[in-house]
Amino acid sequence: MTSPGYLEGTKHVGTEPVGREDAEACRFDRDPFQWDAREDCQVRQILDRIADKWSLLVIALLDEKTLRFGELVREIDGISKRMLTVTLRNLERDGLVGRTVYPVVPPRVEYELTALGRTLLGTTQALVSWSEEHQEEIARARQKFEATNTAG
Amino acid sequence: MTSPGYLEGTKHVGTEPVGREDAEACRFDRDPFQWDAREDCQVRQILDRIADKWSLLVIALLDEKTLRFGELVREIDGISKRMLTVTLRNLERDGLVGRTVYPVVPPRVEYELTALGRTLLGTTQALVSWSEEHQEEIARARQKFEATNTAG
DNA sequence: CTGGATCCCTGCGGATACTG
DNA sequence: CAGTATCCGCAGGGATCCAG
Repeated sequence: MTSPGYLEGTKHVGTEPVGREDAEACRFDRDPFQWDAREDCQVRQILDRIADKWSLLVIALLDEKTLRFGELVREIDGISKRMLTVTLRNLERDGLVGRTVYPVVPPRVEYELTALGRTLLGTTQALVSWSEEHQEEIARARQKFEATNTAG
Repeated sequence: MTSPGYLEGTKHVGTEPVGREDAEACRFDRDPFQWDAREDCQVRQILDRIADKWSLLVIALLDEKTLRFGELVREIDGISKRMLTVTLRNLERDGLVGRTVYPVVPPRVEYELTALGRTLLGTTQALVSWSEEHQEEIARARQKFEATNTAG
């Protein structure tokens, strides 16, 4: 066993070599809405990936900036080395980030967004913008909800 | 204890009555990038919510359509009643969906997007669109990655 | 410095049985 | 129909030690 458990087989059910499952195993069989129902499962898988708690942050930090592993750890700060490794691997695997290893004495590895990753950037920022714009509104809604619940 | 464990206290760490934690307890202390660093934590919490595996689907299904609980269960199909309840509660709590109870003999409860929820719709669809447009590209990247890994 | 390997706790989320 | 209460498996993810 040369591969770590968390990088192969153990986790990420929807991440396994799905190849191009022909959407037949897909559980979404409802009538087509605005998106094609079959596409939806794929979407969820991709979405699960990019929204897996760290990916978006990594992508955001990598915006037009090449960063080293250690820099990312320090920038994100809340992340552990393990999760950064896993996240980076997933993003690399999906072709969203590129990994460059410099064969120097103290290992130097740099990560950067690929063209594909850069296209995602705009979308994620839209999501971020929305969150920023509406966070107060949401906070108020929560308090209201809590109040209603507590008072009840 | 009148509240079920999964609706209060047991789960959703970032969901607890955060109120408006003044971003001081926030672990993002890095220099401001394109987003204000302090905002980022809030963003992550909101993002964790709307991307929690089911929320996006629910929001999408609720697009300009009022649906009943059972309808949602059947539409999403992969979801359990428990998770739909939890998801719906969270969305309601955040003011993204509205809940209407009709006091009739067979209980009838309808869910609909609020104005706030509707604003999110566009953003989520952008994400979905991106996923749709690039899913093949990603699939190819994965295969390539796998091949490189396997062949190595 | 850049990870890989392990241990282990926690919470997400599914299944099921029970109510009003 | 619309939840509610519980039990429980499993993946997510942190801490730590180890290696090149």
